Amino acid sequence: MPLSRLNAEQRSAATAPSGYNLIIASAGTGKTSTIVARIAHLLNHGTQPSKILLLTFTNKAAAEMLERVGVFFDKSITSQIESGTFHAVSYRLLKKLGRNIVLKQPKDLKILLKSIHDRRRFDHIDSSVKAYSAAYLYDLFSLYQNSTVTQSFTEWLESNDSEHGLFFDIYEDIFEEFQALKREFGYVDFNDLLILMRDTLKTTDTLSFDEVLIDEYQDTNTLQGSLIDAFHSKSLFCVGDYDQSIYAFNGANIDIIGSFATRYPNANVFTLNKNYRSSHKILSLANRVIEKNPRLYEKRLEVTRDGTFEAPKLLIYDELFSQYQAISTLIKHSMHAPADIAVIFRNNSTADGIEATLREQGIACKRKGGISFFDSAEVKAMLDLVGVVVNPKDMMAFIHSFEYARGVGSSLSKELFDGLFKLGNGNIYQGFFNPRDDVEDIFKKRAKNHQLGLFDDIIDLGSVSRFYNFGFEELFLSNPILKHPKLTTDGAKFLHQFYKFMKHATRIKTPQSLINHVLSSEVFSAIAEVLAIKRTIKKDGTIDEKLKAEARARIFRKGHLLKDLASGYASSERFLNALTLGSNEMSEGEGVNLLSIHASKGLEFKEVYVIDLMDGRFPNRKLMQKGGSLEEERRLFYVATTRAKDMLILSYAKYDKIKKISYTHSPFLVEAGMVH
DNA sequence: GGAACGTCTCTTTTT
DNA sequence: GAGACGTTCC
Repeated sequence: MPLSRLNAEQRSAATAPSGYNLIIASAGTGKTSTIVARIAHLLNHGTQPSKILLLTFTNKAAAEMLERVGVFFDKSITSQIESGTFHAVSYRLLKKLGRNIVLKQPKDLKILLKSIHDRRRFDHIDSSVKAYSAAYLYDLFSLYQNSTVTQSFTEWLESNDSEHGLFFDIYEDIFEEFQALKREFGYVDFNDLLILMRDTLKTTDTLSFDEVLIDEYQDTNTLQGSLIDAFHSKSLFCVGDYDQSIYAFNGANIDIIGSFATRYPNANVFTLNKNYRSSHKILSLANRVIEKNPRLYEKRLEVTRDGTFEAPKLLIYDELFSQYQAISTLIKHSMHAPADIAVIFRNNSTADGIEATLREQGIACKRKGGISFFDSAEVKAMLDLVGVVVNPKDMMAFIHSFEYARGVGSSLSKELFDGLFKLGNGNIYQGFFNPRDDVEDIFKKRAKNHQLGLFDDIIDLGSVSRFYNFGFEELFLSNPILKHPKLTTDGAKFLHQFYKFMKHATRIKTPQSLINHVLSSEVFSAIAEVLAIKRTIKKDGTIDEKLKAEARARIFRKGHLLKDLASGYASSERFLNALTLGSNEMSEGEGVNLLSIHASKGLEFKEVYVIDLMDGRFPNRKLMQKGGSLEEERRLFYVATTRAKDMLILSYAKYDKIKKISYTHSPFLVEAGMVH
């Protein structure tokens, strides 16, 4: 049983009575083992597996924990445990309650917000500050949603940034329209998922858990905290370490862990002090730095590992790339297996440089969430085509698909969507195949409203006779959408291909056969053609047909890969949403791990390189001006260094020849005693 | 005049 | 690789 392997501290935490339990688990003190043992303890003492809820920071972490529980219990038991990220769990539970959800990536919703933002005018307001861009506003709103559950957006803005007071009415109006539009299209973003879950819990009592376990509790934000409370569980098992709280930018509130003992009645606080991960010298380096931060709970870390290990090293280089090259060479000659080695950095931009030099020297590496399979244009295009079928009012998926139509830009594709949307009473499929005939004003738009910065006008209709003699289907030719005056022949041809794709797609049940249908469709063939040309066109405009054919073949190969990935899913909707919830957790291939500090959370490696330790880049001074704190950056340094088990190598470069910037060492190196 | 399309700069961290 | 900006096209 997992309990027998625990030390006394861990065991008393894992066997704590039902109630509000907080476990302070410093880096490397075996918190995963403790959670695994806790679940085993609950199961042994009669808790129904379906009454256990395990919330983790990544779905992978949850899966690994359950796998470890699965060593001692049958899979039929562990599979009943509800587990995953806040978002994945919320999605699954909402689905169980019959909610229809179209989960969208923030990037997509930013574009949607931008289209609303673009129609607002700010220039009539006399202000010394410039209004926020749509993308920034989206992030700001997201931070607001994660940071408070009591204030309105304007109230929150007022307490954070009153300089923009003149724009608050417009911002508020933009989001009013944004939320209405999301409702109309059925879109839900990551935050909506949690808010929807929380509000649903208020009206239903069919979902209840005997114990909720929360990993990485220090990174819980106010919204997530309110969701935890909405479960009304009589027992909580929260595991975290305030020194590893690194998600303030996402509203993570260190007070949530700090005030645990006073917020919950009869709370118990356990502390795990024995470190099993790092060598003595690595640990004392990390501790020297983190001790500069205020202590929320007393901690006394004990080293348990015996043996002789190398002391942490600091390597200094003259130039950024010579640093990357030297580190790559060190890795090449390392005695450790590539999978046991990690290169960790503050900013993702570092990854490009180090990846290039590693490749140069023939060393395989993997990047979490990097430019992966799902980021490629062809995969996105396939998923967008699937998206329109799954949700025939998905404007974003429609617009993205039409990016590849010649003669159709962002504004025309939006108007085509609007037209079909109206013709089909809110359903593109109906708009294509069963359009209303009483619509005189399908292209008429919103009335003018200069007060809120809205401006729009009405356009005249074009003639359909433009499109005779192209072999279009009769029914298609009779569709009023072809009266759009801006529609060109190329545009109409693409629209026709899209129409034919849609015609046979809606009856297809499994995502696998739907992707098959995409691959054999004319639309996707046209999209693949555009992409293949774009990838093989030379500077003088000529195209090598052979190279183009190869590019096309690569695109379709990815299509078959996607088809295989979809095979495990019963519905296309679930497949799409699962990708949004967890696609960036899949990392391809084997090799040395390249990780941002945030992505390295919870992981450990024998040999760790923390690179680009220059003042300005780490701590990131730019961010600190925008509300980041030195304490948070210090916690990041602590997280990075405590990933190391046997070897820790720190490095920095004095000069960046591309950006022409000179650097000095990070102040954390001084605090660590590596620079005097 | 407006939209489509091409070129240039900048890049925090995540579900 | 995406967004801002400028150029070309209708």
